[in-house]
Amino acid sequence: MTSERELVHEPVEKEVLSSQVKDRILTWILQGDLPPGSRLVETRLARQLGTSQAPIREALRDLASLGFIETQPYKGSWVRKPSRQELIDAVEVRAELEGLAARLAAEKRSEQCIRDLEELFEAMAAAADRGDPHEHALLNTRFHARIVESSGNETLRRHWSMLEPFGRTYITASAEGIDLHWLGARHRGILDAIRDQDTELASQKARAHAEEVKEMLEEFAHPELQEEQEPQGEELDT
Amino acid sequence: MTSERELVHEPVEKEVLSSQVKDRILTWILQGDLPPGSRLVETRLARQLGTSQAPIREALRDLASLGFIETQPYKGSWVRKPSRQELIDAVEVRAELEGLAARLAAEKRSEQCIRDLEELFEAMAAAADRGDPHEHALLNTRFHARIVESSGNETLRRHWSMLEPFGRTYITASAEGIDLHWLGARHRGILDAIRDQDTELASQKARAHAEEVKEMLEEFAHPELQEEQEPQGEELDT
DNA sequence: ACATTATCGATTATCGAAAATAGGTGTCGG
DNA sequence: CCGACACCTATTTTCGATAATCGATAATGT
Repeated sequence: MTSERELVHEPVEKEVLSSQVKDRILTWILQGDLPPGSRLVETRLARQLGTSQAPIREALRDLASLGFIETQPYKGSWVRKPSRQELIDAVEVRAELEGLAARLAAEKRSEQCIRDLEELFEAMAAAADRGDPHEHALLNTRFHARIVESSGNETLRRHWSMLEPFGRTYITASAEGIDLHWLGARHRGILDAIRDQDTELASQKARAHAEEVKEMLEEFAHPELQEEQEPQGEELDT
Repeated sequence: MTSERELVHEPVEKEVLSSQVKDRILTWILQGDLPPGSRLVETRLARQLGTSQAPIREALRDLASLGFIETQPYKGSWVRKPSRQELIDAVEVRAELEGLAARLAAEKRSEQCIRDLEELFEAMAAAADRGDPHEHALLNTRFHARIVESSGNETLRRHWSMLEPFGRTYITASAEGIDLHWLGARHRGILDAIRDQDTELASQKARAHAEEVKEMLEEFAHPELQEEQEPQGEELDT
């Protein structure tokens, strides 16, 4: 550790090419430049990004295993469009994982963790006060991520983070009509349970929280997610 | 629709090369031909299997995302050797997933599912009677897989099956000293709860079952899993 | 007109070789 | 003896080109 504060920028010259490509495409997907259903043609991406096909293929494989795109042999890759049912399934699984995470976190009860959660909680309240749903959603994610992290279970962390992007991409979008203060209060319960080292309560609160998200989803979910529309839509510049 | 009866056979020739390679390597790993720690050199594998490097790379990427091997840029891939802690972590997560699966299965309560489970249960009892731990372990896996399947939650199935191989590879090996009849009885409880559509009981029994496995693991686990031995060991013929 | 087969364009899957990288080995000066 | 440095080797990563496959459409036979 250096005693000096160290600036962290994205490495100007980054890592392996395929990894750069992956991040690039992922950004496009998350920003909506590549809407669900878009085809990802390897040769064209290679041309656009100035690489050969190989790194593109690797990047696509990675993204597929992360669940962002779907690939079929000899047919290609598309940005995945989770069906409504799939989103619900994912939240259902997430509920369990977050329940486990909260229980483990409560068992451990790290001071640092509680301080962080407290801080995030405050920041969320502030975001709610000034009606900033985007920031609120971001902090919300970090809140849950912090709990998962401090569970100390690496496997849990890996699986949770595989499920997380779905939430961020779709659910927060549909949750704009929600009372942010009410949502914040739910986090309070989880935080308190962890602080009190009440493992069962923590688990239960966390699960209940995720279940509520599921119910919200069943009610609000974007209607267009329900039908299975064909891959379409060109993207970006040629 | 033709009025004629049409025969359906499985596709004669197999899938893409990289997929065949993947299965091949996976078999080697699971059979112990490639013990944990073995290096996987792309060029050599390519030579051995008579392909170019490309399909090998793809296969290795797939296996990495499945958690069987580990890869570092410019350094290569090794068969992963889960630490004891990691195995415990995995079982912990699996416990939750199986709990969820049992609850969902109990909600649905498909007749077919119950018949299948009943059958598997009988087969396990038979295997226990004649003291066949290998067959017993196989059926055990299928029993749990059947529950997960009939939960109807595809996301759950995907994540569970990512965790399953760890159990098969390591836990069953260390569980040879266990009373198979006692183990079988535990499944009875889960099955009955599903049949009675007692969702909470099913969930709880399933979780408890997995927890027991965890405790077994903490007690019996192969000692050599604890230290972090360096990648070593050549494999197979040159 | 119908059903089946041949052909075409687009894209993926695979190949063989070249460039880049990590790790080791030996030399040199101190 | 020890560390810095250039060099060498094994291996990964990337490239450019070729072969295989798909979906659609045109051609063929009945």
